[in-house]
Amino acid sequence: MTAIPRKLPRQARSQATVSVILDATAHILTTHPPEEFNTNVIARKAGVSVGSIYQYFPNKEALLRALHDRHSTEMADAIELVGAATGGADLHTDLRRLIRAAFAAHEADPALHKMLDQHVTLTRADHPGGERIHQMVGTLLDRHRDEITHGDLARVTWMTMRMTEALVHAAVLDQPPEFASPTVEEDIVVALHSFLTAQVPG
Amino acid sequence: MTAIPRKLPRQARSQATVSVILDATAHILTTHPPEEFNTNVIARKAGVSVGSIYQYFPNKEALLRALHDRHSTEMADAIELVGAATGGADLHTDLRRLIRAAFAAHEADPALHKMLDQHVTLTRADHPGGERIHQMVGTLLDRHRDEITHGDLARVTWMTMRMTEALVHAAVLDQPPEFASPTVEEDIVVALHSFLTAQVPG
Amino acid sequence: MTAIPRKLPRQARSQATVSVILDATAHILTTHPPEEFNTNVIARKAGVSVGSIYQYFPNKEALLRALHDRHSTEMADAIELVGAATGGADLHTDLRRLIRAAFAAHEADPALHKMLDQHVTLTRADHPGGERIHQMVGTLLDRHRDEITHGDLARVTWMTMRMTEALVHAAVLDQPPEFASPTVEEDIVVALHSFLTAQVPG
Amino acid sequence: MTAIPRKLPRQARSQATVSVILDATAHILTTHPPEEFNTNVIARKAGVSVGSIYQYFPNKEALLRALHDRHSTEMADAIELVGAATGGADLHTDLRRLIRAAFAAHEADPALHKMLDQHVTLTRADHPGGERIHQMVGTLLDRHRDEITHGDLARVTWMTMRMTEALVHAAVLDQPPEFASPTVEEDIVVALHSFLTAQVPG
DNA sequence: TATGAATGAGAATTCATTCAT
DNA sequence: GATGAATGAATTCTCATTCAT
Repeated sequence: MTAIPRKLPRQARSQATVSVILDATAHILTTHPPEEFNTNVIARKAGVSVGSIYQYFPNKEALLRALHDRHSTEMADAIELVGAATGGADLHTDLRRLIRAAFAAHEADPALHKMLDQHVTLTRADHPGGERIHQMVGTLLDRHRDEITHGDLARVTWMTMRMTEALVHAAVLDQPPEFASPTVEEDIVVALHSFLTAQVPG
Repeated sequence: MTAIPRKLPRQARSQATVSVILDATAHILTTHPPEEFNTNVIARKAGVSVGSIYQYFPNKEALLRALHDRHSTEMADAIELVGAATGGADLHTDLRRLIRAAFAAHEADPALHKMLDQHVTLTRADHPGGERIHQMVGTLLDRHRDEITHGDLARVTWMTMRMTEALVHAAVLDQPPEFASPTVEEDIVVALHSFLTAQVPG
Repeated sequence: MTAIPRKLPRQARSQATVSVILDATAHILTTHPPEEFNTNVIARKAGVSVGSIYQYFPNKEALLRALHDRHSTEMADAIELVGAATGGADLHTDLRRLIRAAFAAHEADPALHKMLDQHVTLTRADHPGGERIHQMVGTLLDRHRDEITHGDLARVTWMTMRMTEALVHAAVLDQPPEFASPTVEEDIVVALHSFLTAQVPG
Repeated sequence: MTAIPRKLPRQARSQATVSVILDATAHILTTHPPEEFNTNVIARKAGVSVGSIYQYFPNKEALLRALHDRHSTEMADAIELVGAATGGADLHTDLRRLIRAAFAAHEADPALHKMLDQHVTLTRADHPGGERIHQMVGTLLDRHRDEITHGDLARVTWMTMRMTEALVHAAVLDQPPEFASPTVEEDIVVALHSFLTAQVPG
């Protein structure tokens, strides 16, 4: 009777606890003043003891890093889901999909995104989602390499990422009056498209 | 005839102390690990007592905000100095000046800029430099309004600001291998120019 | 049959800590110069860490208030124990019991009583003992209402409380040479008795 | 020309400064929260520099003591003014005058009286007013020594002082509902009178 | 004398982390 | 594994007092 391996349930329970802890961390981080962002408050919110946090995370920073990883993975998933990587269309359409995907990813939990940006300083290679997104954008642009004016594709990819991130991020999070409009997405698409296909003057 | 103007000793001394404190704050913020960013360390570095910090700043956050204000003012000054606002040239030249100015402003103290970005969250209206820069960019674009495709100048100004900030910031601070090149500035100028003068496809 | 009742270890431990902290607070308050009345000294004396104080008391003032509550409860207990409330005797005897009880209560820890008086300002309704004592005195006087000249029993109760407190307090704490005598208690009893049964002159 | 002694004006000015400082001290003490009772706030309120406070008072405690002295002198003056010491009347009238005087003295600045009570721990010999008042009460009672039952006049004087202080103090400062009545003064007079002339039972 | 900037010891309070149960 | 009481180093901030001007 003891032949049934009890491993999975145990791990499943661990995973549930980890998840509950990360949920609480995200919640406190986004809805409470910064001085309440501490392990005791997180534990209380999660319904576990402080000790349990340290069972799964060596320290507070690891907790934040884990949350960041989870979030960036979710963002990459969201982008994939919208089909930004599937291709087959013309450049403008592909860019439209990309921007749509970027908005979708940011809209999932904008406040959390903002806080993680502030608290975690990582290069893209440090977290799973970052690298995946970079790959996807690279692939997308590569499919249209002949339309793209600039010769250095790596640099163009990087600039595209930065512009996309900056504009979408700002549109979703800063909510300036100038941007409260349904055409924002298209404006950003145009910006990227014209940049990619620019005829350098003179 | 003892014409040496004896500057008000009171204000001069106070100002010197404030200045020394802000310098020390910037120094600790940029060259020390975050756990050393505390008022005692700042005071020691500044060569004053902790009490003096609290004579001029109600709390630690105010210190950071004051530093942010000083820095953003210096950035606006740097941009003005480069002559981004003087105009008289064609759009491409004006944009080149603007980007040159943005690089100059970021290069003055890139590390400080990065840390302040991370620690102080303010809208542009909340700090002196932010509004001034926004005005300058708005004026610059307004001079070329007939060349600019997009009808909404306010939104274009805002997008230009965000793109400039994102790209220059990234180029100076993240230093990715793709960007370690002398042509970065020109690439950004082209990106902006083509965006501003884009012929929206059908 | 291991009948030893294992008291809830959680509450028992907490209660012990709280108790130890209050004991130390009382000790420092009464035997050390006022500048040593601070949380670090209290913690050291209590044999716990400062953190433990703040686990149970939100701030220093709360610590003082808790001590006041404990002390006033002990005083009310002492008065009850002496049987001031049991009654059955004539007014003079009842008053004698009351004064005896008041002396007993003050003599338990006169120095602490003095310091708490000085540091905590509370109305009788704000602390547990105050209200109980007031009730007991009221009940005592009510039993002899026909002997008491003054019509307003509430006011008489209040005056009795104030006079008792003032005279006993002074006799125990100020220790003036005029009072270093075994007849003090009886003098106070007479004072109260004659006041209560005064024949107001024309 | 320099023969005219400049001493008086100088001293007069000093006295004025001292007075202004004590006024400010009293004001802060009575109308501000305790954490604002500090020398810097007092100096600002007084319109002088902190340095000036230390010109006239060696430390903060001396400031408080000086205020206490001034206040107790004013109280003694008030009592004298009401004529409690003039005598010539019967015991009841004299007591009525005394209580009237005590009320007048307390009503001058009840809040200050309360705070000084809490902050300054002195015996009556330590401050000018205390001794004077004790003398006056002693003299008053001595005039009626043949009516007073208790043999030990020193003790009776002391008890009278304590009872008066406690009851008047409470009536003026604690303002309990039981005491909000115009007959309080007379009630206290009766209490004292009956105590002084008590026929000790059996 | 008066000023008020500067001092700095010291106090209250926090919170990441540990560990006995 | 889970708990949560206990820890204590570290941090922010205060304020009586000094002293150069």
